Amino acid sequence: MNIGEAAAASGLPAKTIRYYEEIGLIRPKRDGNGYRAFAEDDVHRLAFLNRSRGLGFSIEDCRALLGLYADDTRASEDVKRLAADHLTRIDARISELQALRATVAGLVDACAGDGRPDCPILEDLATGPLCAHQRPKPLA
Amino acid sequence: MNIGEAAAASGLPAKTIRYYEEIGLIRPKRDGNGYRAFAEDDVHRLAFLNRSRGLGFSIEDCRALLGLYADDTRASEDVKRLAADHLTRIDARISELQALRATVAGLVDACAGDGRPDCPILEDLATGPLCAHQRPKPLA
DNA sequence: ATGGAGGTTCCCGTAGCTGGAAGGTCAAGG
DNA sequence: CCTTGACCTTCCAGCTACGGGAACCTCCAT
Repeated sequence: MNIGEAAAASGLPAKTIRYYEEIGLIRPKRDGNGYRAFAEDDVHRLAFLNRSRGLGFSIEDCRALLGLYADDTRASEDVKRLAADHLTRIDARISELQALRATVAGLVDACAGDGRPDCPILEDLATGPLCAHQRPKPLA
Repeated sequence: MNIGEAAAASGLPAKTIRYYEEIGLIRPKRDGNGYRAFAEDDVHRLAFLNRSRGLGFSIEDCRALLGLYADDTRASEDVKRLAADHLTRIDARISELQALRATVAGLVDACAGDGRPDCPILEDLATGPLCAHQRPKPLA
């Protein structure tokens, strides 16, 4: 199976598959012509990666998850801890965004949004309180 | 005023200030020795940037906001639209994360988290449904 | 004179890919 | 047999918004 078929079967773009090989998440063999030859097991790992990335796990989390998956002497405790930590980070991020949302929504509500230049949003940005340098992470 | 004082006055790290100059958000003059010389207005713009970034606006949003701020013939409508779009993106992100959270929480709850290898989390990752390649953005 | 606390530029690294260039390979059609 | 087009390959650049650190310069106080 070459990369195009593996992409179709796993749901991942070919570019992503090459990247995953580069960082050592999969090790497909090669045909004589240099083409990658994906075995069923490779495709299975790719689908596993597609799903774990889809749940928001980081690449390093995924690496650990693949390791646990391959180890049949694993303790489910280890898997659960990894997922629970992930959940904690998601919750932290949601809280951060909700706080942001409240502030921005307040400003939007306060602005008339008409043709005149007076704007409480700009006034707040220009004169509001300075907090320590601490950014919300980018949205995308 | 040199960069250290400007940093203290605006709440931004010196590194960030240099970066903002590089991408054209500020244009401080230079002293004879090559040191940046920040005027009150520069510091004001920096504080403005600190606050707008703190509300999660992107750099390009901040550039636009600074432009609107400097233009006293602006319509508050334009400012409001920018902020409202930002709010929309925040809400979209929150929804995305809440959906993620629900799924991950379900898996965490289902896992015994003991010393045995059986784990519904791994089972789901290994055999769950494949969705189109569409990632949640990284958390950080 | 000297030491240290500032300042300067420049380049690399971050996460996780995506896009594109330059080129090799394969199967089908003329 | 040759060509066309769809594949495949590698490599390099770029994305966000900076932070770390090197190598070097400048100022001020002792």
